Amino acid sequence: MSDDAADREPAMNRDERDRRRKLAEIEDLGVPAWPSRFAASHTLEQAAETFGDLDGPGLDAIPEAERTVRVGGRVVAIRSFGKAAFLRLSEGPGTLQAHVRRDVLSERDFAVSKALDLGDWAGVTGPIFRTRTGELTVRADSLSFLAKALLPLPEKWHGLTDRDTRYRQRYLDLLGNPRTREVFRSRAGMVSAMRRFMDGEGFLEVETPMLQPLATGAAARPFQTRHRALGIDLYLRVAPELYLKRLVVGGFPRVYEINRNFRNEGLSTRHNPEFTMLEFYRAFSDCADMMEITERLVIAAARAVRGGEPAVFGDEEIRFEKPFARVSLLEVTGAALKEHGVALEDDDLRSAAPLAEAHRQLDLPLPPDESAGKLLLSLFEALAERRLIQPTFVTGYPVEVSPLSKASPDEPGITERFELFAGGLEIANGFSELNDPDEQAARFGEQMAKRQAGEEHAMDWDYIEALRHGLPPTGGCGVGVDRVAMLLTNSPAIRDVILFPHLRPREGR
RNA sequence: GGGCCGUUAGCUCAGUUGGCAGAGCGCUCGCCUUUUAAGCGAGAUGUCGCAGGUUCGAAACCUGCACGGCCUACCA
Repeated sequence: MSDDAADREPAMNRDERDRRRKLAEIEDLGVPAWPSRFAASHTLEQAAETFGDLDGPGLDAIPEAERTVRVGGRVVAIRSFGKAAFLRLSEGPGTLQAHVRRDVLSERDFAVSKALDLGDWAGVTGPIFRTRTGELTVRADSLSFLAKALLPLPEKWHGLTDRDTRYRQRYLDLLGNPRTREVFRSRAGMVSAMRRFMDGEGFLEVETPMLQPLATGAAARPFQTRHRALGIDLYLRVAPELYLKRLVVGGFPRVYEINRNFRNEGLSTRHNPEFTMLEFYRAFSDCADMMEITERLVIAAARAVRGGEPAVFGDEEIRFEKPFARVSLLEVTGAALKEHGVALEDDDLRSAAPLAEAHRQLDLPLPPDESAGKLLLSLFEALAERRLIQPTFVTGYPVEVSPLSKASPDEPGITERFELFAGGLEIANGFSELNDPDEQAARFGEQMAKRQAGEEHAMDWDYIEALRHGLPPTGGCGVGVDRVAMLLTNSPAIRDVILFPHLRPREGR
């Protein structure tokens, strides 16, 4: 892509020329084309609420001065009768109709109304009344031009359907599709409910570095950048985990962070390179405590969006109700294997050779690291994960796939860790935090020894030093906020719950 | 990476057997002072994704490419 192509202004089409001509008409009338402010008395929603209970005679009985409003919005429909017109104004969740009349408006204001295009911003002042058909309407005694839309709105019946445009020009999607607005209002309500929940549980909201000298806390490929003044490479964080636990060492026993993580990996319906994670840590807690609080958190989030109703997700109905199902990785994977005609005893599910053989039988690619734990997890992800529709805690994760989790005192090779699934999506991951600095250093060492090309694993000595100062018994959990939002808004793709998802850059623009 | 589908007016989309490039919305002009996808009349839409090829003739058929979508694969 050349700079020329990137910098070139898009060619002006006929629509824009027409609209610029009407803008000039408005300026010729002496009306400011781009005024700074508009002192509205009500939002459109407030105006509709305030007067919505009154019928026509009821409104007429009120003196005009007491039902006069000053409201602004985007003009989304114009029905003109020559010497009068109806303008539908839209702003945020509100919408209201205005009636402009030649015998009511000043000559100049009426001329401005004739020069309006769909998409322009305008304000009107006048009394509220009901039309013959009963619609709540403002009689425009004066009209204020607020801003010009030089480009047309998307088509009004079908709305904007092209996926690419919906993601790249999200404002058009929001403008034309009420459903899109609803998804993002729901998401905001959900995040807000999550914060209220954490605050109510006595957690302190904190912010930890996005730019980290080592990309720690998860085994994902990081984005790399450069700090010029310090002369060092930095990574966008793949997880906040190790910083949050440093805060527990520092005497904040309950901390949480809702923020972005960045992973330099493929895009899919379930993956965006930057995604939002809620992570929380609580001292004197273990894996079981984390399952209990995660369950309540997710139910609170679901209630905020769905009320008491089950979440509809594709063909499924997901019930976020206590108690969530609990299964072990071993049993759920074993059962899934059996259904695929591969019967393995529990001992086989703990041994690399039979698990690798199962991959061959089912024609599944082997993971690069062929430890028993990794192979078991690979089978789980291939066969079992997608079938976990109702909220289900999976427990019993092997040590070799859980480098930050405390090992179980009872079951050798198993950690005190869970993942929560719903709608076939992984939505949370929590565990008893490994707080023995020597064991943590040993685990990091094993990870480094097994790292694959392109992966970044490094010994975080600074974190080990923090552990050496004493991390109390602590439970932690990370919740995939985007994925929970997908489930609660019936969105099949993560792009549908991220306002500006990452896409391949458009050529020649 | 693989498979399938798509790309035609600003938007949403038709386009039959290869024979003048179409509809609705939006736009322009005219009429219309209570409409609700307002209505009536008239009008203009365009690099049919790009490049080749076949053909008297290609939006359509063939080849290649680009871009996008879905599925799949990869991915803690």
